[in-house]
Amino acid sequence: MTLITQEFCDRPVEQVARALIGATLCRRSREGLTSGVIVETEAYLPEGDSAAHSFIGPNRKNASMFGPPCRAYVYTIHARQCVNVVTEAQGIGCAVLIRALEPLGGRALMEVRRGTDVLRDLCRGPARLTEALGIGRDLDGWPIDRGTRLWIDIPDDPPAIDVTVTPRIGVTSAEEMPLRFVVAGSSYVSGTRRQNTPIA
DNA sequence: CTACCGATTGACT
DNA sequence: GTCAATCGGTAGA
Repeated sequence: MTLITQEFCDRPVEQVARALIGATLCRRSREGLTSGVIVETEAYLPEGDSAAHSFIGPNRKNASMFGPPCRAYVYTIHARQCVNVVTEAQGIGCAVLIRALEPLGGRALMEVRRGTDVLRDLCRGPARLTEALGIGRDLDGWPIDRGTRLWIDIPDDPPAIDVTVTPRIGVTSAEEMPLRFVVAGSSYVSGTRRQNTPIA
């Protein structure tokens, strides 16, 4: 495993979203180390994507989306947190939303944070995984290529993974573009059977 | 200051 | 499958 790099993130956002499948998201806090394998992502485009938080232009909330690539963009929704990886060059304004993990390390701590011992429910959903890993707004803008607090490891020899591409979940304000990437058949991804079926 | 709403979740039929 | 709770951020008066 090798730390993610700025070069990795400074590519078209759909490409990065696909490439992040199979990578490991890691979080070290005072309470301990927690981690999981990324099994579901969504791309939010820089232009013409009315569902992207960057669509209305830079403001205080989405500022890190317009910052350098390879940093975290953490936002609040429905009193919960979601985490993204900022992609492409600084000033562009696009990111990859991490939507689900297969739990890896620190399972006991994740169970306490989530209030359940059901493995499948620990990290299945964008706000669930941030709760399980203890990711808050304090990590908004954090560089994820340094291996401290919050980072991503990329496998050196990525195994071939069968990835299904579908429309994004919960997006109402944009066309249903195929921008969601899930590990085919994984039980750790969010969404219904139908939502995880490739578009015909 | 109040009003509104969402890249969601969990409880329920 | 349906539906409402949730609350911080933002817009507007």
